[in-house]
Amino acid sequence: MQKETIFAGRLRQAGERISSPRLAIFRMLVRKGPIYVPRLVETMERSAIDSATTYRSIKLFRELGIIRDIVAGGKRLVELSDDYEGHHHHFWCRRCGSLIDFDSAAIEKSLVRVAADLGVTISSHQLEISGLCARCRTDSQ
Amino acid sequence: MQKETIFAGRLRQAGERISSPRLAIFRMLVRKGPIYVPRLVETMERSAIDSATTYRSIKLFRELGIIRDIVAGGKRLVELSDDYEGHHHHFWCRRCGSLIDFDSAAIEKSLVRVAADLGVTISSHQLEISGLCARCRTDSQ
DNA sequence: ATATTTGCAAATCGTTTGCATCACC
DNA sequence: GGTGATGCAAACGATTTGCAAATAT
Repeated sequence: MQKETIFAGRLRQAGERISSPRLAIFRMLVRKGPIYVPRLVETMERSAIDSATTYRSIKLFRELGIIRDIVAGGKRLVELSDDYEGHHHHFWCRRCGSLIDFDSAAIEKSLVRVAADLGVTISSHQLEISGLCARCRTDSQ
Repeated sequence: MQKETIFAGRLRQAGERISSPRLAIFRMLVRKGPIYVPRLVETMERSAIDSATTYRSIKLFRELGIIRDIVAGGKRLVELSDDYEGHHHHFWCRRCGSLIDFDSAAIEKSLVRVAADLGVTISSHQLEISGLCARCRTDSQ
């Protein structure tokens, strides 16, 4: 399993242990995609993993760049980083709540220009678009 | 005062009252720019405005599109919407935490294309770039 | 073997809610 | 004057922390 190999390598590299709760939480992230942390916590509790453990793992994963935060409709969600899912952004449908991944070479290119203009170094970026998805757009009329 | 006029009009239009706590909270948002809600709550408490009132107002302002949420370094902040501040995005410096506003016509243009490709209608979008600002980039070497 | 991580319980922080009182229209 | 907003207090939900016991290396 490729993703778990990357995961294990990243933990080892940071001198962190690959415990079974950590692995279980990682696997859940792989299965669920973007998820609201309290819901993830709740899910892990059903597998007898304590909420404190889940919160501590999430914090660690974030620090190690294994996950990142995204925002959909004002709510903060976590998802696996680009290392696992490839670079992408999200469209969030205000009506049905669905998330659609996308990527745009044009936008990525524009960012390089923005960084130069501001005189900054970009280490990451995130973009969220919201509106109505194709289906909801049709349904609403 | 232009901004307060827009604010008052928006509340009136929605059939909401222009109370003195609401106005005080709005003024604080004008003064402080992007702010972490618990800090705003704390600040308003020093002006004898109850936390429940601040939370209720923030919720109302969000629903009416007076404010919007942004994310900087995993934290959710609120700021006045485009109606008050003009359209822009943020660069967040990982080292010093400063926020820099920017806008890019090229990115805005790319978004139109993305929407067409996905078949969606865009009602809003937000972009956060993070990395090192000009000063921190220099200081770190 | 031993240093880290976990689970539990309790503390803490952030946010919402019910209800009597007060203020805007 | 009447309806809706506020303040207070209490409840609730999300997150962190201390510490003894369990576990990965």
